[in-house]
Amino acid sequence: MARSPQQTGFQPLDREGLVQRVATLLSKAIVTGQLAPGARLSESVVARELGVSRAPVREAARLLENSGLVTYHANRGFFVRETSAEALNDLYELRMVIEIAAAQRVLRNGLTDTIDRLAAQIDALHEVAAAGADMLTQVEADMEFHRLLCAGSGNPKFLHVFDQIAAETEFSIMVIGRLYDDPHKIAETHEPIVTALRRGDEVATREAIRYHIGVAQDLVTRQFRDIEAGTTEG
Amino acid sequence: MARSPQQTGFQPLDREGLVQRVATLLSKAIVTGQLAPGARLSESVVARELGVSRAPVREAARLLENSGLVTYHANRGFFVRETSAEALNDLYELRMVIEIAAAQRVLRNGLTDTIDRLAAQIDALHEVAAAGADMLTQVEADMEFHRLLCAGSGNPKFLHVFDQIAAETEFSIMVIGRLYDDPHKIAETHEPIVTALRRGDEVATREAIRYHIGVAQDLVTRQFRDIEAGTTEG
DNA sequence: GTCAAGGGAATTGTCGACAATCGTCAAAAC
DNA sequence: GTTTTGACGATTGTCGACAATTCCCTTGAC
Repeated sequence: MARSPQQTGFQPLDREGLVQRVATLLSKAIVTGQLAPGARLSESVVARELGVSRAPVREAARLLENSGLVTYHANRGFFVRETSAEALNDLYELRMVIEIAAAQRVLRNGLTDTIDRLAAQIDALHEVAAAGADMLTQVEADMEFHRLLCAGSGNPKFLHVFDQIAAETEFSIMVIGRLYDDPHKIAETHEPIVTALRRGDEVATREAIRYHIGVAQDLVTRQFRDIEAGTTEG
Repeated sequence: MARSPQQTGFQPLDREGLVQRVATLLSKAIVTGQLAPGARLSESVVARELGVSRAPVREAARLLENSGLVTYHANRGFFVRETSAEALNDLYELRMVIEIAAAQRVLRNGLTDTIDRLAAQIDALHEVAAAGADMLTQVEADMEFHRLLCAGSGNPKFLHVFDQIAAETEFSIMVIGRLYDDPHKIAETHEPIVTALRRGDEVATREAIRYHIGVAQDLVTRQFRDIEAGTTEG
């Protein structure tokens, strides 16, 4: 890498706006369950607690609305979205569609570096598992794999769709509490996808993704149905 | 239809917020080319012209950002998005993926009323063509067909994705100026899709959609490439 | 006891103003 | 002549306040 004449070695310091910070904060709070589904997200309360004005909070909430984490009712404000087993099922169906399309594109355009990056991310998943990281970290590493697939597809629109549903997906996994007992299992279940991609086998890749996401879909919706049943009778 | 006890016959008057009105206004302005691609979308200017405060304008702009009509640069404001032939190609690729998935879902869940609605929309397309409506009206009727497909898929997420890219798609068609010389052609090109759906033939449906969108993709990207070439040398 | 109407508290919708930031351009230094 | 620096104008970022709306609870009628 060529360095510019006056190289200081400084990292660009955190210049992301207030809105972005509030958005990620709220996002984390919702995903981790700190904010219960259906709870009101009062602009004034959040603003007061964070020591900022209502304007950035409002904007952040609008951002979260697009991520599907929050719903907005006119003149009534923002509420943490309540999900249902059916909604989660739909979500995973969309994921399948997008990720299969992304993988197909990777193959057809011979984007081998994308496959390399995916393989590297599986290693990262193993490392996270070995380090005994907490649930959120594991889930985020998992999501990163799928994000890399969409990002590496060469079609930015695919990534855009993925990013929009990423938060909700993360949320769904966190709600369940866990996917597999053995954290290394998470890493292993990704391997068939990369293997199929390496072979350049479109059909096998499609089926690998369909299976991988399908398993998660089953686990999530089933466990969520149990939770639904539990809360209704309680 | 059952009517409630006190039926007045009144239509609910326009209670959609200021934000929504500003958003649709700006959206139309961009789609119709009234606002040139790359143009700055100054909050203060828009606010002053519309006689409102900057707050609703800002919120509306954020909404348009998600529709892909506008890009936002931190501390620099909003700009009308400049599209490229490649971006349009990616857009239509995403449309294919989503709409094929939607149609597949319609067939697998036996949603026959969706198919009926699609057939009805083709009639509507013929009517619009016969009435010699203007370009925008035709395009909107065309879009409505595809929207119905996604809406009738039973998976709200598909519709959500479609709505997000709908504005950009409309924009792409308006940029070209026209798709077919004969407006009835637009209606006719949709018929194979409904026919295949009626037959319950998954493969034929997929191919019909792929062909239909593919033709539009070709036309749009090719014509846009011409425009690009024209503007660069001009 | 049920239901409709009314009042009040809380929340959102919108606004105008000030502070922070960015782009530009001219002036100065080399 | 080129580059850096500084200041200016314009625009966005954030704020606090007021108006409009909604929700809840009370009150009253039947």
